[in-house]
Amino acid sequence: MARTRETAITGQHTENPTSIDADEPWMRGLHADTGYLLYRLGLRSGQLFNTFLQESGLRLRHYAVLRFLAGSEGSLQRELSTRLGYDPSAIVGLVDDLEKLGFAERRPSPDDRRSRIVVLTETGRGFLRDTDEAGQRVTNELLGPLDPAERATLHALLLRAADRP
Amino acid sequence: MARTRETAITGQHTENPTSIDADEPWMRGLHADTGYLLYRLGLRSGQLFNTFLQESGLRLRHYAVLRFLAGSEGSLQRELSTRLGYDPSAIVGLVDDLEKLGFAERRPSPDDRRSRIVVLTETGRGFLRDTDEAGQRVTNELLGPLDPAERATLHALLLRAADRP
DNA sequence: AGCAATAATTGTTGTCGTCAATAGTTGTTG
DNA sequence: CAACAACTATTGACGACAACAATTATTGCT
Repeated sequence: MARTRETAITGQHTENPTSIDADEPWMRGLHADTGYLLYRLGLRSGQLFNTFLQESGLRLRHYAVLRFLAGSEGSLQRELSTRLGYDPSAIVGLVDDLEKLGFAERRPSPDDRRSRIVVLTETGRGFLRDTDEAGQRVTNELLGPLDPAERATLHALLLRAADRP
Repeated sequence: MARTRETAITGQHTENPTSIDADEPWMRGLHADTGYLLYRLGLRSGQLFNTFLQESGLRLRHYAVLRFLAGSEGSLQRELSTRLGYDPSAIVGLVDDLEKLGFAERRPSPDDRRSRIVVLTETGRGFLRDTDEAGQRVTNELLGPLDPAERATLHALLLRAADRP
């Protein structure tokens, strides 16, 4: 087992005279703080999502766009860029691919001839519906040891943390 | 070359004419299921971590290695690879960098002359201690709207989900 | 002794993010 | 209203990096 206490004392790291306790924040080991935990779990989640998306020819970013489009009916590419945090140039390629697959299409904006409105097609909706089940499989895989109630609270908490500009 | 695999889904996604209900699981919008939520939040967390690590010349993966080393005293590179989910070749460069900064060092294994044991130096421990405070700042930024109690439960849940081989 | 398996490393390749530049369009203002 | 600044989508270029394959050195098996 990690007897880190010993090694911490080996050298003279006496700048901090406070007792070296295993409960010290910087000693809490791998899963120290929540931010880091989120990063690790998010990574795993992304990997799982990716592997199951792979057989559809899409990647995670495509899925993110689709999900966003499902939420708001039609959106400017600029909007996609800012809300999803991807570079505008990245959006171009993503929407290209989605269009090629028939999952989304660009429409001219009535107001502004520079803008294009990206809208989810019926095919795209079908894809989302079909993959939703697989997505839940991934979630199950990810949240193995948690019972339904715990999952619900986790979901709610994550939602609160995520739902803000 | 876009490795657009010929979308194995083409025939699937039955366009079932069931009413499009906003409560349908696949319609719940952007933050549909927990796995996806984790992915998005993990991304944000990673970005924040990265920006504050940037001024130290390290990246997120270095930090992950350091954190792992802090937990187990000395570990084979192979172990780092499997536990952290990074490719063995990636570990090489990461440990190189950490060694160059004096945060870790390779030691020969007494048992096996192929293996090297990577061990955290005292300097590395100091770095972790110093950056821990910044890490908590990131966490605060990330979990803004949650009160301490909620953060605690979230942390516990994430820990349960993360702590398994 | 021979041969598969393993640890670390190097090399290669494709992808992603970022930055600059362009074309078309709108808004502003002198 | 004419000139200029700001904005949208797009393209192109470049560096960083991650995933995969190949190499070298060592160990274990039989």
